Amino acid sequence: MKKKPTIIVILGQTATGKSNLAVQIAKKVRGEVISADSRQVYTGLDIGTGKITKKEMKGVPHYLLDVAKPKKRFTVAQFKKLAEEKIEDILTRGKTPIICGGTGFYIDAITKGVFFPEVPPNVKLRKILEHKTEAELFKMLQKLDQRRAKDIDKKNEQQNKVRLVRAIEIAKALGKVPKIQELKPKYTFIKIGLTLPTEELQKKVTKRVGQMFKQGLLKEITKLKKPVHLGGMGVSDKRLKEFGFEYYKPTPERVIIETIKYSKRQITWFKRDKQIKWFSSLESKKIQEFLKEKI
RNA sequence: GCGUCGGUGGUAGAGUGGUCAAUUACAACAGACUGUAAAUCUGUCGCCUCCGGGCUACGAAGGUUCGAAUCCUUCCCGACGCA
Repeated sequence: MKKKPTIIVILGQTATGKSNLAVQIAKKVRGEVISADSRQVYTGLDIGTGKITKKEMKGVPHYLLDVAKPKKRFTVAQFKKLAEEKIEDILTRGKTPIICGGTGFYIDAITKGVFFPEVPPNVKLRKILEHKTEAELFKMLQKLDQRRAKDIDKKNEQQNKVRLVRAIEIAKALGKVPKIQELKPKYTFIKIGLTLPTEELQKKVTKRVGQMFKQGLLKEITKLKKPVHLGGMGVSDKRLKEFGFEYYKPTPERVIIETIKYSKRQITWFKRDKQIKWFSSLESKKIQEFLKEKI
């Protein structure tokens, strides 16, 4: 049997220097970087998302940045598809794919067996379901698929309608919502997790947030909000809120606090992945050594 | 120095005789996540617990009362006003 191709994954808390490390490693192993960040996929979200700049890429190709317009919703499923295409493309050119990002859901989507049923949105059905209440939708789903219905968090009202509708949509098309299954991966993933002690993180975040404002975060937001015919991107306030705290009425103090909180949520997510080998981002030598014996 | 107002849990800030271990918010801690995921949501949050309850608590010390974070006295601290 042929050896499975190796893919390096760099994940972890925000502001720990993932992008830097990715570029460094890419240089060593002839790699190319695929970003796994749910916001950096959008054009126009640069400063607030800490998107890597051309200069910082140091000639290493980066993919899945700026692949969507902020007004349109980009989904995990799209991400997965694009990322997998890119992985194949990189591999056929004899290079090493390096997945780098902090969005756990996105990373799991390519790294684990999370697969998204090929059920396209059913516009007609959605039109009908749109007018139903949450309770009605819940009942419908219960009839169609007990198991999935049980898993839906009844208290998460804001999200539930969307989830219920999607689940019903899938169940109607396939009979049931397929269970998540750990697919045998086509690749070997080497997962490197970066963390920092809270104090260190706090320092780095504070510095970074300061830079963000200096670099013109507020201007970036203004431009996003400005109507298209005036040269902006026409993003609504509501949509802006979805892009996170940097984009909704940010103040330095608040952005710092929220960033720290977010980084903790990231840890909660990544914790369950036992394949991740964790490093403090201060010990880059150890990481290099670790990689050397793996590749 | 005199006068006024105030001192409540990690913070802000409710509560002004029993229903108060004390509303709420924030922070903290833990967790969820099947096409929005930096989003959204859940639980815990004085100490101990055999989860029945027990103990210590609202600046300090006394007092009134069957009962006090809440009333009284003195003291300490803070803000403001007058000197």
